[in-house]
Amino acid sequence: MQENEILRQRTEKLMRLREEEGYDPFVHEKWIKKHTLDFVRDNFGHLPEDGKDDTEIVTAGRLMTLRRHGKAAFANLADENSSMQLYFQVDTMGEEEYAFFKKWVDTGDMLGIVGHPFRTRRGELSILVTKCVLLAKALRPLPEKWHGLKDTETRYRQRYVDLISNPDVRETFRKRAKIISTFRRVLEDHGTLEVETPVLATLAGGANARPFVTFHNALGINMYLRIATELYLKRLIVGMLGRVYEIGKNFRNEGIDIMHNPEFTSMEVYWAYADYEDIMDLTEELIVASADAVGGRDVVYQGTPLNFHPPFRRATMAELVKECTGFDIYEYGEGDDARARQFAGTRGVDLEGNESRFIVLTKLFEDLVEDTLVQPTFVLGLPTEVSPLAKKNPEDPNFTNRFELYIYGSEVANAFSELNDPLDQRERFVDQLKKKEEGDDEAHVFDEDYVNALEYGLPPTGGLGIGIDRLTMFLSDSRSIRDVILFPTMRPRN
RNA sequence: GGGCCGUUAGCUCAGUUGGCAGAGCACCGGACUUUUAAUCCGGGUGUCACAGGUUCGAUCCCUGUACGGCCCA
Repeated sequence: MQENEILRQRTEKLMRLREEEGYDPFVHEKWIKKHTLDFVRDNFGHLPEDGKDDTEIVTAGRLMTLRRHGKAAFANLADENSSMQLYFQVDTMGEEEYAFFKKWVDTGDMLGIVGHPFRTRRGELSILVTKCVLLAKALRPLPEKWHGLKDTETRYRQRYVDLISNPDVRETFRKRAKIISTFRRVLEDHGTLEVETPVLATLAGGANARPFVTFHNALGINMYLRIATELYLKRLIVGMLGRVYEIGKNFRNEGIDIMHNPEFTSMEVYWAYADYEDIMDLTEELIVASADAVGGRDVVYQGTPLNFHPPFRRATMAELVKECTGFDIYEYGEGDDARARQFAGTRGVDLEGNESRFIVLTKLFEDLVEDTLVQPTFVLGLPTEVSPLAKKNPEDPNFTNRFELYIYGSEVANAFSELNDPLDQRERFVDQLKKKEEGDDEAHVFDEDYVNALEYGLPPTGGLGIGIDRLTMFLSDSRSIRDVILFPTMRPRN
């Protein structure tokens, strides 16, 4: 590796520090940080200009900037949540302590600081340093203090530098954590049990997606990373756990773009004895509570106001497609598939030529309606043909009691009254097999053991999956899914 | 998978109609006891992403590759 000049200088400086002073910054194991910078700000914000308090502050953080003035120096210390000016002065610190600071401390270093709160003549709340302990030395320089680190590739590959340099990024990930903890709180308030199901499994079901394949050496078999938690969670409802949820990673072997990362986090929840309407209320509750937790129900996403005040709009896919395109699925009966495809052709929708009218409806929705659903909208009544795990609507078995929630044109949640008829489920799986044979490599796998579970009796159950990453995007005004995933998937260098 | 754009110092970015590689910040040496994008004096620290080609000469033009970004499928 090509060493740059600054790294070389700093490494030499560390060596000299060890030799000349007998001081190794890396021997420290702990520092009793009694006060955060926020604590100082909250408790001594009242100090008048040039005013000082005798309270001894013991804090720590990273030295972000340094302005040396000979026998004094100003600096900025940053900790997890805040940053504050430090004032180093030879009179306060003593010759020896000040000389050490002056000679050995650089920006980027981790410091333990002892001092007193005071406000400068220019009015900035600061810490007058009495003691400065070098807790860890930085050998690499910080990114530029004014512009920060902007290069997206470096930001994603070296997220630690991004987090140091761009405090907003730390805030985004705090929001993400708050959303997840809000989910846990709401679900547990509703008596829902958190469970863990296999990530590594012999079948990847519960969604229409291609899985990652891996190999288990001892068993000598191919295994798959899960694409959804659905089928395991419903087995647990059969097993009488009543209400269960899981928050965890799913893996889908697909491309990477602004809305997709191969590894993403979902929350799936299943409630025995509930239907999809109950689940719609729960979805609204989860999302509104999350919005409340991170900044409120009036959200601005990429300049567009988003309204998270309930109730969210509820409309069927058939209604929305009719409204947007003029295609009325109810005017197309058995045997009208070709006529439906013809209609889609007039709207510029690309088709293979063998689609049913329900697939046509779905494609029209995806191509022409989705993008228009900017405000949170529940899209109800997806066709049975594209819903192999959802219960049919008894009044119109071509459609299911299912909904998806769209925000800013993206699917954020997917839910339904769970199909619990084992005979129907078997038929749906057979239908998916047929699709697979016809070349659909995202068709759902046949999971015999899942049917076996249903044969023991799954109570009427409502289930939901929410994409945590996407929800976090919308609630943190993040443009790309990679901005809400700490270490997004990247192609390795070299 | 297709199209477009990008890759120059640690960071943010200029630049060369093809002729010794630039700025600010950071960094190094010096001055400075209330600064805050501190200031002043001195110093450029670089495989111009990589590999070929064209050319007297390529960071620049051409081809390919890698990585990234955006748009489309």
